Amino acid sequence: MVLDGRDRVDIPHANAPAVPAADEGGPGQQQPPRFGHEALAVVLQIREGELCVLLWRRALPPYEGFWALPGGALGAGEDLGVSIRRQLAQKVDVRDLAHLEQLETRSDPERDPRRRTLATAYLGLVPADVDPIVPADTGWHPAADLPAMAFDHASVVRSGRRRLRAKLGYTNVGFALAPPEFTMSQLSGYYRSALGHDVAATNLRRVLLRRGQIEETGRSVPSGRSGGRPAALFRFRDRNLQITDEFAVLRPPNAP
Amino acid sequence: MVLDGRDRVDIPHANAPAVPAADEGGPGQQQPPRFGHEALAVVLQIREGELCVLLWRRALPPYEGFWALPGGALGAGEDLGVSIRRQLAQKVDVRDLAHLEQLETRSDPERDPRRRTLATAYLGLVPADVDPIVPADTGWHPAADLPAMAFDHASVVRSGRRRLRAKLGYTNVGFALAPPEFTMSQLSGYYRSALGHDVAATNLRRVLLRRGQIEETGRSVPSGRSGGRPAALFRFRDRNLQITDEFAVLRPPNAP
DNA sequence: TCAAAAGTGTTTCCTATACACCCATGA
DNA sequence: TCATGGGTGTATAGGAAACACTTTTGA
Repeated sequence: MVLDGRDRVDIPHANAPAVPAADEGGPGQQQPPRFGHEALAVVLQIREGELCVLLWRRALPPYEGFWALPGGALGAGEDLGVSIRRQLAQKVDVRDLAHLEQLETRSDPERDPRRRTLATAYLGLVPADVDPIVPADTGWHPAADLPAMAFDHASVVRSGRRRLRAKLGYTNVGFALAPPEFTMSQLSGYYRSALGHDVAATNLRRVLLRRGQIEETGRSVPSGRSGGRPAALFRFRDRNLQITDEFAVLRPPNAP
Repeated sequence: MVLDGRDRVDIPHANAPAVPAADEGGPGQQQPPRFGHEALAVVLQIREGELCVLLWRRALPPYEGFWALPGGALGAGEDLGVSIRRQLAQKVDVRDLAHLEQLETRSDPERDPRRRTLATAYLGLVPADVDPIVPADTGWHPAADLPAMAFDHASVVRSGRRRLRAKLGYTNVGFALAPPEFTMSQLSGYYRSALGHDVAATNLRRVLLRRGQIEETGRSVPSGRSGGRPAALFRFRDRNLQITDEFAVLRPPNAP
């Protein structure tokens, strides 16, 4: 069916937008508007069996006393990834971030009451075995039970949690939550904390082994005071993000 | 294990970044830098059995004669979603866009040789039954075989294709590729074009019915010249994005 | 020898693909 | 009645969850 164009916006030269574009260079033209831009990070870590997010407490208005995501203004010569790494180095040692990926960009004109600022959020993950030194105004909060948050940061944290939960299902992101070596019951604890529901260690082991995500180190951990069989130590085979379950459905037909 | 902070960046008041932040409001402070920002769209449609992307040909340098994604500068009072819809209204009637979602933000300082410009890309989908009127310098190109592209736009198109392919597997995005009513062989053709591999109509039908994505309209289409049984017409039950296969793996245990 | 924790074997379930076969229509 | 394409029935495969059972340790 081909529409006839009735009721259609039909501008003869459509590449000349109402607001002057950054596209048509030439003398005497109007410059496009410029905006403040900041990088934010949802830094997640599992601490004492709970998924936590790194926040700092604002000392000045607006949102004085509210909690905010770490981050800040994009610098002149840097891209967003470099910027958020630089800024996190001031709160979490960069080397502690096992994974970092872009989440989304927020652009509501009213999101910052002072001046128009766009924010690009990143998701960062810190393995459970490190405890980065953070400034006095900064701390870890349960991601499921956020304090009063500044700006639109509460919803950005929810985006980050959703992204992590989804990716645990079809990638090897687990490597960024777990220490370099771990027992299966530890790992199932991390999964439980991140997913918010029970994960049976026995099944998790088989799923991740089958997918080739983890392997045995050959070593094991002595059993605790209360006895029990010593647990084998595992590691992730690759500590970079890999999609391990690409064709969960709608996979291509078998070659004949 | 708790790290001791050796070799660690440890700045006393970490919330005062090297580049002045947009956060600490106060008199006499330095303003954070501002940047050009544009919204771009990867608008995809299946045309004659091929996944195509809407591009326009640049008439001026830089990249004169190269093909670019539609879009342009973010306006002062609008957010990115409003902006890209406004700009697309000049190329594709907004009502023809059955789905629009944010893809990613590109921020390489060198991505535009003229001036620093960030770009937030969107993925837009046009159902196969409409043929929007587009300006003379604008046209549809096979997404798998792109012409010479300006800026970083070729890689943005690849992002859009990847996103669409992935979402066809666990959401009902198909509604945005298909017309309001369709036969199963038509629909499997759209899936084949978007995924790049064969999709058996008979299985697609059962999968999408089980997931509750599609339903029979009750009507059917008369068979063509060459005979054959008339095909039943289906429709998507919901023309908004729904995740229909959330717990493909690692789903929560059954309630006891 | 018993409790505790880890690990294995096995069953069941569910989903999706493959494929043979049946159905409805036009010429 | 036959070719053509749509639709159904059914077999098969694979992954994952559930659960009983075995193994290995400390006390």
